[in-house]
Amino acid sequence: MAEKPHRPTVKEVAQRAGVSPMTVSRTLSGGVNVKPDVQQRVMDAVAELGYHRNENARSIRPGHSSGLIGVAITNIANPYYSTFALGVEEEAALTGRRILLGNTSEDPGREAELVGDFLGRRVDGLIVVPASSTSGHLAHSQSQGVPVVLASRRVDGIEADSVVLADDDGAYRGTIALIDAGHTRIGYLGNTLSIFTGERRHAGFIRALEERGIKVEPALIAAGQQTVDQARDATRALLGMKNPPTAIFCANNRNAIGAVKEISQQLHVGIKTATDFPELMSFDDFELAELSPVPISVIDHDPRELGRTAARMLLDRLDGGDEDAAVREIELPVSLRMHVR
Amino acid sequence: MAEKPHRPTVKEVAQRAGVSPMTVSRTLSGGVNVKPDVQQRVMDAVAELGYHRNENARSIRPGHSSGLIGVAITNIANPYYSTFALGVEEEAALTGRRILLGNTSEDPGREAELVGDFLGRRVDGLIVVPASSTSGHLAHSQSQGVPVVLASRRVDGIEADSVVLADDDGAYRGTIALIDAGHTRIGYLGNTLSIFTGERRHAGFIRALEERGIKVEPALIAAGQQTVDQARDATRALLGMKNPPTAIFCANNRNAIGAVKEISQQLHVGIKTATDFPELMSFDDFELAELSPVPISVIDHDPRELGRTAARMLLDRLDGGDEDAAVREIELPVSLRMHVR
DNA sequence: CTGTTAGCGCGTTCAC
DNA sequence: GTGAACGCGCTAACAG
Repeated sequence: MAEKPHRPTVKEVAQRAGVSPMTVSRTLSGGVNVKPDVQQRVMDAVAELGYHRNENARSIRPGHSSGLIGVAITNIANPYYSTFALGVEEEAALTGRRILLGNTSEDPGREAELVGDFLGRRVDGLIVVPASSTSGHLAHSQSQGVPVVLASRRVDGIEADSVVLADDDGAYRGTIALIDAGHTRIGYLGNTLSIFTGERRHAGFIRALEERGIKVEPALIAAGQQTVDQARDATRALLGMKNPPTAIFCANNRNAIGAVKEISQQLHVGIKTATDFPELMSFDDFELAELSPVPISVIDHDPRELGRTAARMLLDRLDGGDEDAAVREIELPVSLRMHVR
Repeated sequence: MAEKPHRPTVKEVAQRAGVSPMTVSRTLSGGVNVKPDVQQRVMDAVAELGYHRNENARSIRPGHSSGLIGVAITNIANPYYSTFALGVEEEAALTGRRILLGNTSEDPGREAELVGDFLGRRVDGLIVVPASSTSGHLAHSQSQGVPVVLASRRVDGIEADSVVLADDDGAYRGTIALIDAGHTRIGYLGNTLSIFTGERRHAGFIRALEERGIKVEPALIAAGQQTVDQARDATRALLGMKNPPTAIFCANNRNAIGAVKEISQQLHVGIKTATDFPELMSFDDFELAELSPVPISVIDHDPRELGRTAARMLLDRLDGGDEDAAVREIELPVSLRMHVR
């Protein structure tokens, strides 16, 4: 039992084992050129003292890195991103690296702050779900040799590895499916077009309509909802139109859940039946989607895989040797699942 | 633009500003005893070079700490814990600290590994949702002066601050509510009793039954499901009994969601109607609970607040000065919400 | 096989 | 107001 709480150092271990600090260091790094019995004594001292090498001290030495990966996410509480984070963590752990997690709350200023802090902590690399359209802080990171991988969203003005979803393609196919099912008045719920995915999914949606000769009616388009409650409000507005849509395309899970909730609620208190409400298409699967009172289809994809891929891209650059390899831009496919049960 | 990517040091900034490293250091620490114009030159050099103080180097100096908090969670992908993590992150960020996040996957070995790694990185403190019943690694952390806060679950054999839910009380009240509603055959779905919350919620459930003189029927008790799929299987078994329960108490969101899914599915394919199925009581609220085909009540609580509280307890010990204060054990109240709509 | 020297980036201490 | 020296914990490089 340690008298006064404190973290032992190599010196103390060395003293206790009756050797020099160097021998301790060597033993801990595999034990080359250290006699077995000496190694044993060292290991005993390590165990008795509960010694852990000070990684911060190690990391300041030339050549050594911190083994830290900075991860900046817009909202960890969103199940989609928390699963993404899990994927990153798992993959990073495989190389013994740890993740430094920061929540940006979609705030570009906070993101820049976080990145600055991460750089100060000498992270090996950065994985960012960008909240901003500016990229100064990211380019800055790169200029110091700290690679950046963008996930889910890209940012203009920066050449960085990125892994995003097939937003346009998914939205297009989902919309076409609705049209093929006979819908011509299709509502749209999504987040603001200034966000990368918002813009792309909206584009895919529009492309499908135009390709099939369906006039785009601005009143049917609601873009800008970030939360479930905002999505409910927007849904209520759509449902309240004189000539409401017969289907609604939801560009993300927040908006789909808002739509499901609102429809469910109106169904509960009102006189209408389920068939009076629009059917739904959701970009993003979500738990209990199958409970929707109206038919719902999802454009599905795997956030964990997104995280794993982002981490692997970063690790490739760190460990793969080819740090100067060309920028890679990966687009993960999505799959359309009609009428989820 | 830096020629060869690299992280500038105080020396380079000093050289560029035409001063000594000390002056740079002083300027960055508030600028006492540095002439304003010199400070300006230093700040300019900092900006031009994109200099960030090396926190790892700073942290090895006596008196200084890493500003890192190690957070070990059993499953980040679980929305409950990811929201918890958000609470921790927010509170930590208020003191300029960052979180080092690790996923234990309910694996005690992994947890011990993570804690060891965190100690090596000289975290200021640890926030742990323990996966283990052993506590050697946690006691070890404390013995080195690194405080530990347990969240959601406690562990025997260790004196550490902890914040948990009123598991027993919540389960008791929820069960009483079911009994008051006329139920006498009440099923139980939960995770294994070897987990802290599993044990406590089960105890509250049993206590309510016994207090009301209802015989505990082992066949109605299913404890051990960790995933939604396992919960579905257990639900199916309960529903398939010759004399099935008229209500089911679900000890956590995974089990409640499994129950909802299974009932929903059977309702969809079968000939029975909703009233043929048991009503539900869920310890944990969850998104879209109100879509349950059978009446559902929830024992609600706030994971974000749990995270905030855990972080505050830790920060109090770190910054509050009273590091030797008595151990605090907080139990957060839960609220019963009947028939969620 | 083992120990000594030196230095990573930074900031306290002490001179000037 | 400013700078030089020293040492934090650790480990390559160089003795021995």
